[in-house]
Amino acid sequence: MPDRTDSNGTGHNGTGSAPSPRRSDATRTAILHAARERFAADGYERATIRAIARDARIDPSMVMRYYGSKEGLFAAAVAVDLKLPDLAAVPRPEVGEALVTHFLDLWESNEVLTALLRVGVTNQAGAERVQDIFRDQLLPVARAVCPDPEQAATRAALSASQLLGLALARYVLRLASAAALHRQEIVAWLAPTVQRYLTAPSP
Amino acid sequence: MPDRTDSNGTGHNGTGSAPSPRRSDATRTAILHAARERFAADGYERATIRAIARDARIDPSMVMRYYGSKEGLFAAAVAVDLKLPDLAAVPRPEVGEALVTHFLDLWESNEVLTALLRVGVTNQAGAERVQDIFRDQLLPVARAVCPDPEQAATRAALSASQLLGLALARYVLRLASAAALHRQEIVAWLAPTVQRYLTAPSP
DNA sequence: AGTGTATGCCAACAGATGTTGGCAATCCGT
DNA sequence: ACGGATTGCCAACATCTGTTGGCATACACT
Repeated sequence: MPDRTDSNGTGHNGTGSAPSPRRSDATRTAILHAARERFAADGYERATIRAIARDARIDPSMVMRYYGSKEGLFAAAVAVDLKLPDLAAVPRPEVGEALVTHFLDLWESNEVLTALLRVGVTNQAGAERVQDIFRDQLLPVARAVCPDPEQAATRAALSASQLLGLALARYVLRLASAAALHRQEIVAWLAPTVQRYLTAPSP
Repeated sequence: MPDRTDSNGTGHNGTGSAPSPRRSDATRTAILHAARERFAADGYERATIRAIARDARIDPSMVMRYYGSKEGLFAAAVAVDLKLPDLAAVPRPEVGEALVTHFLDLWESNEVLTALLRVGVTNQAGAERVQDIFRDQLLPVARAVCPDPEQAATRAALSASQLLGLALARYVLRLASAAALHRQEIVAWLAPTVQRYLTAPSP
């Protein structure tokens, strides 16, 4: 593998502090932005490098130079931090609501999650990325709030199923009845569910 | 549009009773079977007609002759009847459990739903098919069991989000923690959720 | 037996896709 | 002002895609 995002080049930069801004950074972020939009709208296969490059107003070959391959571009485009709140610091009876509102904010502020879900469903690498995020970001939060840490995986999976399911119906499949829900409605219905999945005793 | 599944041909058959089995019916069903498998495993774009034909041990051009186009094949492959039970005939406090168990049976007996979800996420026609099924099959059931029929759409959407979400996590994304759940566990956790979405008073 | 039709395969097309290599223009440190 | 590296575009490639038309075989019916 021949060193894909190769070379910062500019010799010295001995201080190691600033990551030495490249002149092409504007192009790089334009590509990432366009890639997220296209992956979110079309999924992996139909989001072509040519279309992404057209959106970013550059040549397709630039995408290859800066991200090595389509897979590399995807990996860079969906490197996502859920920024989950520390539920241990939230009053126990409010963790459900906290999680639901946080997820709604995430989905609506950022099309990265739409891209990730659309791709994760039909692409192996995408699915693995979703699995990573679940394991590294949601699971620890569940562990911190579950009565029995041994059940954290189960309870995190249940919570994820409800949160992902809502996002799927509302933002991806766009079922009319799911898209029509008001935000407060969603919170009012889903918060108790997630609350129960995370903190109620096993049924 | 030149009459795709064209001609039964064999002149008479005046009785109108038996749908006149064609000699190619074996091929047709072999194609459908392979198509469901491929769509379920790969999604719309990566499930190529050539691969489907190879699985069915026939020539790709046969697929075109019998189903007109790739879209036509997909439409035929995911014509699905959820066979939802009549919830009005189920004791009111058990409708949640009845729905959850029914959906688990559906997902595990038939890869059609996996195919439908995989395709629905990245393909417009697929998403519309999911919307149709929601509207024509799940919504009426909700209408029959909701306290206020006017909220049927909301409650059906919430139920769908939970049921689809579980299927997504377990059968499509294959999150380890979701795939590891035992059937009784799923029922025990999800049935009260769906029960509440369908029958509880608005929060 | 003979004829029309259904079935199946082969070969080919046009278009799109990821990816590569080379060449001009521009920047930056000396 | 010079030289090397960076940035960008163009043209091309090999491959794969859905789709089409033609041709041989096997069938069904008279």
